[in-house]
Amino acid sequence: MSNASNYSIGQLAEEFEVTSRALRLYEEEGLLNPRREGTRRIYNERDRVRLRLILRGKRLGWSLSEIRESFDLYDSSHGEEGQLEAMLMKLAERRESLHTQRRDIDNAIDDLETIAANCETALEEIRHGKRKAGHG
Amino acid sequence: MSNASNYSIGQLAEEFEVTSRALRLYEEEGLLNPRREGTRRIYNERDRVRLRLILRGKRLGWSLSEIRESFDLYDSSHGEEGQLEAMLMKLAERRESLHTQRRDIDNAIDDLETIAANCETALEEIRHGKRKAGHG
DNA sequence: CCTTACGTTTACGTAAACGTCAACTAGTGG
DNA sequence: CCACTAGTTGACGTTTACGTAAACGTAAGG
Repeated sequence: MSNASNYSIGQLAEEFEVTSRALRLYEEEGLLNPRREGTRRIYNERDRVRLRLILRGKRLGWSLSEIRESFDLYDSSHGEEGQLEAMLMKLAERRESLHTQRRDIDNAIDDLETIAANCETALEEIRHGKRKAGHG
Repeated sequence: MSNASNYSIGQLAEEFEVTSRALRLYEEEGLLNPRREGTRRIYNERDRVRLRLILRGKRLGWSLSEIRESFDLYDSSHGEEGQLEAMLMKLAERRESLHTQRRDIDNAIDDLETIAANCETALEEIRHGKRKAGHG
């Protein structure tokens, strides 16, 4: 009787192409918190969203504890003054590193495209030109 | 007598804020190839460029072997037809994943900024407004 | 009742990317 | 000659993020 927004560990694992082992680990690490029905884990929409965020974090090279930190940031955006200020600092750090990463990516893409261009030129020469740029 | 473009392992390590252990590891993994003077490693400009690329790769979450693969792509951009075609495939894959990563980053930045905005609104209320949104 | 499928916890294994000695070498200054 | 500094090669330790196997529970179907 899988309600529209209820998922077993197996279903969720299949949908996101991860193993159930991974889902249990994420739970141990405090990244997921499915409710239980007896002993079984039941995931809902909120858990799915979180999982999506976890996987995005992983694609960005974050560690599980960094991902948890980002959740903490999100969850506790209503603290007291001191905490809010500390949070703004952390948010700024993250933003900086994300922007660095973005520059890195743009550069990497540029590099790749340069290589690809060379590559295609070489192919053209082989296929059509058929003459070498020889070594002389 | 450190020529302008000659660096000891210690110098390079300090400049890039990595340990010499890391540099030796990168060498073992085929990512760096400093020449030797006796038993000592001497790094030149090319090695520096490579190191820069290695660190960029790391910031993007690549493994050392993925980084090496990317070097291989760069180095062998003048092969024969079959190889060139295979290379173009790999390049396309990388590009795809880089673009995915870029979308992820943009989304993450958006999320962060939303949180930061909430955070600042909350701070405003605490500092100026000074009235609670109470519970009831 | 037996099997099958899916789930649970516990615990050990593993690959990657270094950290951290230990023991040794080689050049340099006093 | 001695001490110091910087480098070298092992080799074992550590953390992270799971993989994998064992032993067991439970609901469904034949």
